[in-house]
Amino acid sequence: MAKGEETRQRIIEQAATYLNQRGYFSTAVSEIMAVTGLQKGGIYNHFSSKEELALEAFDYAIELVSRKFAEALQGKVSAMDRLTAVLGYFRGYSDDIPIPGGCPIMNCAIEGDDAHPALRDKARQAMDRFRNTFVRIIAKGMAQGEIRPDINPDAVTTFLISALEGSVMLSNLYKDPTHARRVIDQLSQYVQTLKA
Amino acid sequence: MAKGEETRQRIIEQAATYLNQRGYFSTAVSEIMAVTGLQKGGIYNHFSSKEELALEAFDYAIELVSRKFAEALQGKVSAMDRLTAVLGYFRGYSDDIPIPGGCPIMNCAIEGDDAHPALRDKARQAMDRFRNTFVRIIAKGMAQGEIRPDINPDAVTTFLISALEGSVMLSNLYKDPTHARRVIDQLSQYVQTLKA
DNA sequence: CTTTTCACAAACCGATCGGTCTTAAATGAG
DNA sequence: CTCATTTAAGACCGATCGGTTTGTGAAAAG
Repeated sequence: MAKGEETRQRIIEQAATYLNQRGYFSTAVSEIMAVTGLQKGGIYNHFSSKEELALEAFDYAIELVSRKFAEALQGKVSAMDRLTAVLGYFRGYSDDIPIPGGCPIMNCAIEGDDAHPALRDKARQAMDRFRNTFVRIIAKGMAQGEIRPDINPDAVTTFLISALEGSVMLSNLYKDPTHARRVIDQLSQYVQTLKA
Repeated sequence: MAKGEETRQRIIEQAATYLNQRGYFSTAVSEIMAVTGLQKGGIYNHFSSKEELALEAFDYAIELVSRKFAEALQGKVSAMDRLTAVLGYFRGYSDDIPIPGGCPIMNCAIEGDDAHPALRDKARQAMDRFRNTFVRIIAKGMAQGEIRPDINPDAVTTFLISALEGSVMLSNLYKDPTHARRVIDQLSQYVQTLKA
């Protein structure tokens, strides 16, 4: 019972890294065969379709990112500490990448948009969870008088995530983490203005 | 001589709209046939390969965006007026879209990254031009004492573009321009802080 | 050790891929 | 109106696509 499950998991992990760089839908099964070292039979023994594998690989990619994200937040209690930790996570992004190929959510949002509804829905759900983490931190900070009461947590979250996602895209496009660092520096100042 | 060139241009225009939504490389020739109403012979009479068509379609998409961008800047002289006009352009983005499917540069940056070097290079070049527009506005504003002398035009540009691109991605993902509007509101405030 | 189950390779399938080529119709110059 | 040129249809090509089936060696259960 163990062997099969192990192989299945290995396929997901190896495919996730590859698909996040080359496209979740636009990658051919033959490429996944090369990456995993398995033949078709070996892959289709564990997955009923390429789509199933792709979607599970996306879930795994999100899990990797979420895990590192949670690590960064660990032990940080106050809202300002938590927001600072989030920015710190992105600042270290270039050295300690959870998965190569940029943000899986953004990749799927772009690839899935208007073409692969299942992928777009998954991207939306993942983004919802990502957003909620931010909104909760900010709302809690407001409730405890730590953050200015005149701001809208949703609007601030949208702003932060937009800038962060955009900076990941630029860093990947230019293969240069400078862009990300600049954005994070600006956002650090911005976050300070949220203090009560 | 006219007829052929006309058809060729029509193919580019129709393909550009389609490819920007469905992917520049991952779209099949058969889909372009359906969109244009032409058979293979009709298409390959004007382009030597799918790649050539895709890259020209990207150029056309960029041209559409640039044109609207230039329109928004027309008549605006001072740096603050020009920056405000840029944000105004993005604010109206949801009503008056130059091309459906989001920002062509971002789409190509994501799709081309690690998979299609030619596409990634084109995305980089287009982004360079886009960035330069911003940098020039800011640098000129600094030279004329209109903008604070202690800022870095490159860093500010990176920040503005990151936030704007991220907001376009979010608006497309959620099919809801609210996200873009929120980001632009925040950026409007930010731009005010750049005043000398 | 025997038997049964499982994992995987490899051959195979029809469909579709990007691209070519032939041919007939539309076009435009003289 | 004629005739050379251009345009585009559509049959055709080998390669590759996602997926299935079959056979076999290895693992696990008794």
